[in-house]
Amino acid sequence: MQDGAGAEGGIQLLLTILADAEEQARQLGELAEDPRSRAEHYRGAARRLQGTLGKAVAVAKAVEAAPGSSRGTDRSDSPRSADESSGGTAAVEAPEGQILCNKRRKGLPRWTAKFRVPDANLEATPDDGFSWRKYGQKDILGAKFPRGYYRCTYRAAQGCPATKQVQRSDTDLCVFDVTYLGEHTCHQKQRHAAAVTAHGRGGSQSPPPPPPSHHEQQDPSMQLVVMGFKDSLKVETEASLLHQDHDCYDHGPASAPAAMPFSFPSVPPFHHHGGEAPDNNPAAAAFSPPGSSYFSAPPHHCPAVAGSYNVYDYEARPPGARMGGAQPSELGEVVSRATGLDYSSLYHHAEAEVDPHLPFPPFGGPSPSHGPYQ
DNA sequence: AAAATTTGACCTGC
DNA sequence: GCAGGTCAAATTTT
Repeated sequence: MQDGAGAEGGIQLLLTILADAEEQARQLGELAEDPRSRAEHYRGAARRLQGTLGKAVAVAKAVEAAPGSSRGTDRSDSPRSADESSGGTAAVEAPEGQILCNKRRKGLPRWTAKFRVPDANLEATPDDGFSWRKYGQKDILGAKFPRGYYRCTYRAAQGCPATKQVQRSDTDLCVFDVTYLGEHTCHQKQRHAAAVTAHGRGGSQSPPPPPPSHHEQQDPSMQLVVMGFKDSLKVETEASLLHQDHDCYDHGPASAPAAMPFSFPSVPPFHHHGGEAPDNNPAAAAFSPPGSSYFSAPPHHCPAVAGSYNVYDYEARPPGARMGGAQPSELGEVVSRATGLDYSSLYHHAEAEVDPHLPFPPFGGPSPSHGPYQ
């Protein structure tokens, strides 16, 4: 898993960035056709595109320089992958027909978020704005509650590899640990779905793909959203401190789908810099920091845990887990240096063996290469 | 009827 | 061998 993982991940990262660039180029084109667009719009779009291309170049160089970048040693890591055409871990067909082995779950970017729900009594499930489909549940040793396994609803249709694991905390029924694995490559429109799905069933928070004509997107609150990204690691602490005695105000009866106090990201923590507008960034849209106007209410009924009502932190690697090799972080640093974006921190949050693929929001451009999984 | 969930079995990594 | 993760048939819900 080590060999070439960095390079391979870098290539995937590169592909993602290029897809990103493609989307931005498209936007630029649209701007050009829109008589109302102004010079600054062009400039902004162009700068974004330039930045994205810069990233691509940086990543390409890093991959080029990476030891073992010869790839090809596709780990046929599991015998099962043969029959896994039906599973999400199946190999993915690259455009040229080459097989990008998906390394099972392990190679996927991984990050966690903690969050609280308003009412511990309900089978509340967080809505992060993406549609998930439950595919399994498992009792976990030492945990009181089973862990739920979810995958992107659009996996079959669009080959989206994103999955998440949801586990209710033993100590506080209001708290869930959500581990995200892989990133959305699907086109689903993720909005700030600040709602908890409180009904156990119908469950997996499937926000109706909202018409794009909604208020959100580029109003001031979006800035807050972006800030949420930047400070993602700090948020928990700050929230804890700032809201130490913040009592959860009543949001309403348990019957009401208790609104989530926040939405947490379904893409890896991604640090935007000032220049990157969050437009077209569903991830950003789903990532509302405390205090954002997106919050409908803090939770109640929850005996304090850390005193904060919205805890969404990105778990760094557990102690003992070293970053697999230096490659991912190096890559991150390279990219950071080259682009001003702080990718390195992303890598620090990611799984050890992460192939550092995709710190980016699922822009319009999932590589069409993903074959249907099921 | 289609889509989503449940659940036991199976597979993999440690 | 055990625990965690995934599959897929059966079941339930929409």
